[in-house]
Amino acid sequence: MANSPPNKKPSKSDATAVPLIKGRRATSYDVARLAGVSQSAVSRCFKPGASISGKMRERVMKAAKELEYQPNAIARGLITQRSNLVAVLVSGRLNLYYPEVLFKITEHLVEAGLQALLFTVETEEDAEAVIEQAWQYQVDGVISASHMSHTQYALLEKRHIPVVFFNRYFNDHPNTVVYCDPSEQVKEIAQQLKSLGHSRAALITGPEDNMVSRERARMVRESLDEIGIKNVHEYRGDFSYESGTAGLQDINRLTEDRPTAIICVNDMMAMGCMDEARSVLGFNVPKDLSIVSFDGIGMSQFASYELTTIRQPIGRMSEAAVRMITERVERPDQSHEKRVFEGALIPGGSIARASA
Amino acid sequence: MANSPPNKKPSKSDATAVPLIKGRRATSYDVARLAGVSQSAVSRCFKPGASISGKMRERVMKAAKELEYQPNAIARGLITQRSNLVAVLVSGRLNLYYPEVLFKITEHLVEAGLQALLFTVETEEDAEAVIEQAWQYQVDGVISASHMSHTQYALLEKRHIPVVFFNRYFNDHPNTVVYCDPSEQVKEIAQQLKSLGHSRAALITGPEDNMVSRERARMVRESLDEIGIKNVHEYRGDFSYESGTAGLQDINRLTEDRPTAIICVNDMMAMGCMDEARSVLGFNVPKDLSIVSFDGIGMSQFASYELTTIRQPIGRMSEAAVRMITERVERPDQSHEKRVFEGALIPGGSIARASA
DNA sequence: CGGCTATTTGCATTCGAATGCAAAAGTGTT
DNA sequence: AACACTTTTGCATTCGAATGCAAATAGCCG
Repeated sequence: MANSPPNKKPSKSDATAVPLIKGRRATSYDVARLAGVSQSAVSRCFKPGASISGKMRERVMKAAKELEYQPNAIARGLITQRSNLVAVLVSGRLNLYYPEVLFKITEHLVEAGLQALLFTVETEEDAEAVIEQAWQYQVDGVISASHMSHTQYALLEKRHIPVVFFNRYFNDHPNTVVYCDPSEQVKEIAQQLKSLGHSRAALITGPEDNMVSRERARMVRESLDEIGIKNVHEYRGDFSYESGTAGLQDINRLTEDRPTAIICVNDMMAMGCMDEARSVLGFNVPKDLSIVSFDGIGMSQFASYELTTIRQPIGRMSEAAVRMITERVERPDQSHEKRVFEGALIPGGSIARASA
Repeated sequence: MANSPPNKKPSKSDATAVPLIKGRRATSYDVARLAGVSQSAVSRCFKPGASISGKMRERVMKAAKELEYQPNAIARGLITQRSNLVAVLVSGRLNLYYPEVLFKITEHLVEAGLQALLFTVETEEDAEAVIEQAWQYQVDGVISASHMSHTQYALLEKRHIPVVFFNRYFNDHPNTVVYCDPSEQVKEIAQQLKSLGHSRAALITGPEDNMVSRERARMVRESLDEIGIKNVHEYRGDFSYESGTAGLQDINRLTEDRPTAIICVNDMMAMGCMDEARSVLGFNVPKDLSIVSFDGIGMSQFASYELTTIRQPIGRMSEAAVRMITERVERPDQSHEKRVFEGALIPGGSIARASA
């Protein structure tokens, strides 16, 4: 079947005609030899839009199929200066509380012909190391849903690696960002609390260095202040369930002006809070205590919780992040863009009229 | 500061002396030129254990630092035939219910000097495509925590790509596997149920094509049979919370011999089950209905649930998976190995004496 | 200091695909 | 059939680091 081999000078890989002997995979040269064409022809067959005749394509493809040839993405990356790899930086927290983010991002990257190179970032030093790793792997871009310092971002910029921030950004620096702005919903919730007769509230925040927490806390403070709720007690948590329970314990120690409503900057802490209130302190939520939070993760709507919360449109945000990174990879010099999604208030059932 | 350039014949990359002009990153040649040594010397400096003198190393490293040189992992991969990439295959389910698996695997891979190339696999065709992608990227190995057919596995074997299966394996084929065997704990739970007076039980399984579900269900059936509980009603769920609620509804429709205990093959369904029992049907769990399950995910121990469940040692399993893939990458021809971890019974509070 | 063995260093080639350029083949017109 | 013109093909080089081998240097001993 195979065309007789051309009488060229022996090309570099002519050690054997047997396909896939141990450890040896077919290269474009092997395919070329089998099809009786040049290596460039093979290369062009696998490059969409390249100049190639139908006859040739057919011949090459047949040989390629026979040898189970697939282009070597590593070699391609070397010559084209495009790895088609995107570094995805996540923290343990994000992954634990928002597993779907990572999943969605990966799916959309693949749709866009890119691969997700996953990195976990817990500390500042991690970020440092991760950026070096990503640089070594010639990633075409970075989607960062974890901590990153100014210095580190500056390093990436200097190296011309486009970065898309997921739910975090720098105010004093142009950058490409997708995030969720829940300010309207926060105001709405504040109004609801007011009309339900609440006049004292507490706030459970996340880590101080976390921007999402800081921003949400700021909005809550402002909105509560606007409706006349002052002296909001604050407890600093760490986004975890346990810190929610601890937060409630802390709030419960207040001897006077006990809050009738608690706002948690994420659902996980709200769940801890709610469980602690019900199981340990014997409160009835929402009758004795209203709880509201942020995120709208799946389990916040489980029957045990049914949190009143502000959801982030994670699916759309993930898609946007991928779209933005591909755009920046294609056109690195275009100006930065912020894509801001509104939150969505999920009514839930964790708030009620303030108790006397 | 820099040593004067050597009077060699111009090497390939001598276009400019300016480091990092737009889009241009320093290569080993640039470093070599700046340090006044050969490219091979630079290469050797970055290869641990290579033959290099201290003086030379110092000189090269200084130049490398000045140019912010980091070896190009893509180019290295091409010549060494080692990409240091490991494909990690996960399904949406796993990621949603076990986010820490992915996280831990990634962390351990990085410790081992490898990078995680993340792939999401939902369907059989996904797996097909993913395997081709992984092959194109020359991954050194695959950790599969998602579905994979015999054919697909055979393909990977033929291509000499080592595979480690996470919580799934083929009986009729040698393969490298890490999984959790909860059979002892299942027996223990069966005994407990018996001594608590339960004589009728129901089982909520996962999808039929899922091995974890099949195995767990099989163990449950056997153990229940052993203690004399027959005619176990079964409902086929899909691991989700919703299918847990649906499962309970189904079981509740039974008109006679209503079960007093329900075994769910994962925590998520057990939570759905429990919520449905309490919130919708008004049952008291565990007094009116005992519920046990598998996995031992973090939220199964939240105060609202406190499931009696069989935990998998995810941390150790993830570490083992990584260790095994690195071993197989180093020595592809060594024989296969199964690493089986015991489950751990978490007492919880979701079982009690059978109601009358 | 000569001679002899270790250790370093450099040279040249290699990995596999992409691509600019020139040569070759095909198409159409008169 | 000759010409111009387009399309297809092949040649040769390139990307950046690793490495076998030979040359150069260092270290050691008498």
